[in-house]
Amino acid sequence: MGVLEDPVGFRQALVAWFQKNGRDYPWRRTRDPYAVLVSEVMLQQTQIATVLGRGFYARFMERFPDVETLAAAGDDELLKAWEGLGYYRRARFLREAARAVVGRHGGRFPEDPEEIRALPGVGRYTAGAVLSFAFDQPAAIVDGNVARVLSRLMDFHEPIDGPGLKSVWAWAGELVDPRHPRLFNSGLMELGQTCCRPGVPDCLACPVGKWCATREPERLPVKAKKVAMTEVTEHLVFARRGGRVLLRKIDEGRRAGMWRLPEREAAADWPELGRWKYGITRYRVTMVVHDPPAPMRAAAGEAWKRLDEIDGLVLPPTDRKALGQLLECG
DNA sequence: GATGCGTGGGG
DNA sequence: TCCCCAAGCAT
Repeated sequence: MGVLEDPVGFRQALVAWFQKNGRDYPWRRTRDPYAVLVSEVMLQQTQIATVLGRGFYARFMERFPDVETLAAAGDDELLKAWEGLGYYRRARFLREAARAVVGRHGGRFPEDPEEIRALPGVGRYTAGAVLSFAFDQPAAIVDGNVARVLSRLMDFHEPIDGPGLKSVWAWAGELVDPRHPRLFNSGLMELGQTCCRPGVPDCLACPVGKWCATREPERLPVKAKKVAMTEVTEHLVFARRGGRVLLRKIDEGRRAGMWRLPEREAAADWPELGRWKYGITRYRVTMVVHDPPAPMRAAAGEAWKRLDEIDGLVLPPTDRKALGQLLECG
């Protein structure tokens, strides 16, 4: 039987399974919409193991326990709390959202779908997540997990990273349990993490297998896009002077506010101290660090930083790693 | 609708 | 080593 012919049975099975098997995350213990929003924004394109295991969520909530605190946060402390999580503009949007709640809604988190959706950094998924997880309203959600689960359930072979995503949203809207939206949506995501994993799923353990239409789950979901990677090399310098290291504060773009080893075009010809690779969006970057042959002079935006200051600065993980190794060596 | 935005874990 | 991709959003 298809799931659309028996949504009630499907909901009951999924909710019952989730109540028994659902994992205990901090954001599942709270009904505070702010706490839910923080978790959802952190989890955008970011694995639970990172957010939870490396302590980002707990630290952030301790530092910024409510919208007022976050609304008042400064750039440096905000970015420092986000260091290592990536997609740094999420942090700025989150603070903007907190400011909107304080300013536009008098400090009371909105419950209206349109008003939630209008918060900075809140898209269709995140709005549905806050509505269902915090307020237990029957809003649909579609993230990577749900898209995969529903593609398989419906044996849907259109790419989910194109117009086909509309169908997935429509199914998510039809299926969401009007009686237990929070448990249902949580169950759908939990299912995607555990049984209905990417690649080869564990169909034997699936609580809703009797409603699943596909016979080739390992081929679903279909994705169309493939991004071409561009190779890039950047030449940075490791300059020391009296126990200090020359760093540059980035003033614009994706890493605005972060400190890096300074870049010099001429450095390509200087002796090499080491190289590290990292990926950033569609770029595959080789970061080459050089030893300046002559004393360096701080250019605009650059400063000599004491070693004990560097821990408190915000650095991209690659720069921090490289700097750590360079300081160890010499 | 396509593109830009991070990072780390796992196959 | 390399590739994939993970609780998306804004422009």
